[in-house]
Amino acid sequence: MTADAPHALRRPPLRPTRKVLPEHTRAHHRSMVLQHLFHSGPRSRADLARATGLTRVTVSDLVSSLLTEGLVSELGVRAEGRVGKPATLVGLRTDAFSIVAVDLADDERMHGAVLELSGTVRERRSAQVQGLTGAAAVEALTSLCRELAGASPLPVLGVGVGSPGVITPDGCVVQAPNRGWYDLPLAARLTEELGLPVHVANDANTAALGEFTYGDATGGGLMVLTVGGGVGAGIVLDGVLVHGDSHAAGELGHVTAVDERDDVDGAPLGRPAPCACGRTGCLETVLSVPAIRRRVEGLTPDDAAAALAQVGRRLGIVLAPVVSALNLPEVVLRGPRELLDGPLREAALAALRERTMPVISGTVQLRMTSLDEDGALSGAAVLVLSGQLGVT
Amino acid sequence: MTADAPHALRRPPLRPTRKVLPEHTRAHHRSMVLQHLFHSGPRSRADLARATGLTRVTVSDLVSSLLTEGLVSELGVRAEGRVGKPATLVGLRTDAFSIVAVDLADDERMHGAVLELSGTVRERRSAQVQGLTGAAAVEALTSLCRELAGASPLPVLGVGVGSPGVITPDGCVVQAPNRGWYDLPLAARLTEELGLPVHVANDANTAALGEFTYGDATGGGLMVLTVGGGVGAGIVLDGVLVHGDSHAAGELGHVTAVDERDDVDGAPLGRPAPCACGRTGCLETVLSVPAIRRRVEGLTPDDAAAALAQVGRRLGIVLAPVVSALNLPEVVLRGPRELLDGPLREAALAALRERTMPVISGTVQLRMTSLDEDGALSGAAVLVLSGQLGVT
DNA sequence: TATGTAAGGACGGTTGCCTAACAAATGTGA
DNA sequence: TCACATTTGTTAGGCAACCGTCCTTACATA
Repeated sequence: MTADAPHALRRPPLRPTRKVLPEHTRAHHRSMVLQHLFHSGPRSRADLARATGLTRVTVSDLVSSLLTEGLVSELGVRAEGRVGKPATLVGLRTDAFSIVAVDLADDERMHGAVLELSGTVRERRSAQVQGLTGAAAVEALTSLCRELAGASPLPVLGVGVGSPGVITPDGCVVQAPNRGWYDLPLAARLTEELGLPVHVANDANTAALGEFTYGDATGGGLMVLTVGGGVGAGIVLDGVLVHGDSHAAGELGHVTAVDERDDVDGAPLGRPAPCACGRTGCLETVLSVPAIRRRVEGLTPDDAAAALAQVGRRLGIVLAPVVSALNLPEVVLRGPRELLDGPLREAALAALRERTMPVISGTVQLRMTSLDEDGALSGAAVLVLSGQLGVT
Repeated sequence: MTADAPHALRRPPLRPTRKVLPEHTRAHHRSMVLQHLFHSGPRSRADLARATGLTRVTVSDLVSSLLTEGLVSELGVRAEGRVGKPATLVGLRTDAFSIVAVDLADDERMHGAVLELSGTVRERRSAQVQGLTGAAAVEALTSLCRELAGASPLPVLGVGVGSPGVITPDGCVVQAPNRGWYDLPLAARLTEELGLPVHVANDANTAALGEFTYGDATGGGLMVLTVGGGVGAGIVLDGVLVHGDSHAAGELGHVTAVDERDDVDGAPLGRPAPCACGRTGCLETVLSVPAIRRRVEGLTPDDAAAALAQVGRRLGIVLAPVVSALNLPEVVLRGPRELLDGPLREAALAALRERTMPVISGTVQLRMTSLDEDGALSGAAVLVLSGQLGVT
């Protein structure tokens, strides 16, 4: 045995598992406390100690830091009469900070808002962006953010942006064709410009985060499918976004869903339609809002329902392998309810159940989002919550 | 604003983000050092400090612990002449410990081995298991492990077991029908029985881990599809196994791949065949080894190739949504090369490429495993490596 | 009124990292 | 040839953050 490498491992050690310093430990524990306060509401220090596994001493210390930071406040003693010294409740001051969020999904206008930590919208602003690209688009985004930050009566915790395109976890836009952005370090640029922490992510991913945090998510994972001009998906597994090898995870819109070699039973979906991506039969060619509208236009209600069901069935067929491979507990649809939340969703769920094994099909959910159209905004807010407070 | 919860979050705080103690920090850093030594071969303390971001002081301290544990050894000074004091190399003692691994994928015999840390097999043993179920099967497994541990001339670092069935991350077998195991805490049971650390995981998952660690994996993620009596898949994303909501991730074998409503172009795969799971047209009904053998039996080479390509195409269709949704850089096939590594693989790759968008299809790989039939064993060894040393 | 229980704070101890400084071993250039 | 720069690995001192233990406070109950 020589002193050489013990075997031929060509792969370099990836995911360079950063070092952990005491202050990181501290920050982690701080996040645990905030997480509990966020999800479970006001608690006593002793409650938090039990929930986190830390000692009361440590939690007390942590809480006192948070008190001086103004992130939490004491809310008096607990009402319930129990034995022992009554607990003084500590609560997250959702009224003390706000979050600025911007949604760039729309090609015509960018929609922004000031939100409370609880996710409710306080102020709205939007700005024309039609036709703006490159630096001009960044400019418009910057001033919208500035305007929103100015409109907030409270200190702003940070800025969250959801944008179409391929975006790295650190907020660098690899490509966003509709804005003409390529390899643009948008988060860094905005952070510098605004003097505030800025987080940027793909809009489908922010939607998934928003649903996971503010929605009715039940399990540890979900996929959110956003149906609009196109189709995008965001996947959360074990509470963490899936980014993919080249940050392009969730690109389900251009999976082939209609194939003339497969689909011949009366050709219910017609010939595979050409897609903007240059191929034919992509999921987007049947599932996007314009595609669905075209399909049901002028049909009788019954025929329209049948047409929607055909689209849904295609969706279910595409979803089945994904749901099976990941053992995903639920898939959430976002988009126009009148199109999605009827025969389409039912047929998709039926196909999904029909085409997966019982252990999967017995529990899988396929439902509409529990958030309104601000889902993308609140998702962008979660970026800030998660980045600044460690809360998801 | 009252003292109530700030909003209606029904979801309890999941993934209870365990507390971090100083000793955990220490263990983490220890793993970082071992990881580097494992993947990059012998290094000096100063090299390790640069690679990990830790101080030379801290690394020295860690290395001295590892030296007294016997896990690493000093290998003399570095040969290359550079300025400054010559470095003393420190290397992982792959010759000082061994790992016991057992593969339960085969219904007739359980195959075990003693491996070096480098993954090479030193000793082999196997035991009859045909017909054994429940406690008797556990018994047989225990004595095989004992025999292997006895056959190792070196101290055994731990025991890794790959088994079919649904298995939790902590080694509890939720269900493994062919062994009649249900809710069996196998890892805990064996750990107690053998006095050694035991790790248990699904065999498809161990295969994925093995490929990721010892194989030619290039990216941060991969899926390994094991084709045998059935079809199983294991998925590694960002270096971590995907377990799924109910630990059933990777169950691709029973996704519908043949549907009489879809497939009518000359019915090349025939009618959807009934599957053991009670439904019809599952991937397993066309892709399992027996199914493929039956299909090509007695055909001319050309016809056989066409038949294999039809199966491959079905596989590609099932894979496309998964690869797209996760942005998976590669899919690896495990199983009989003479069946899989020809027209079948090529057709699957062609279908996969044809049915995904360019950013995906341009880079995705579909290849045979780079490990031999010991892939499952070395994967089980990785369980130990990862569990005991934090190395993957 | 006495007792038990729970909350929260104060004090000391341990772990594990960092910075700074230093000794040893080598190459480099005047 | 010799001083000096460079790199390695070690020693010493200090800081951050955790824990365990003990204490006071404040209530419920018998």
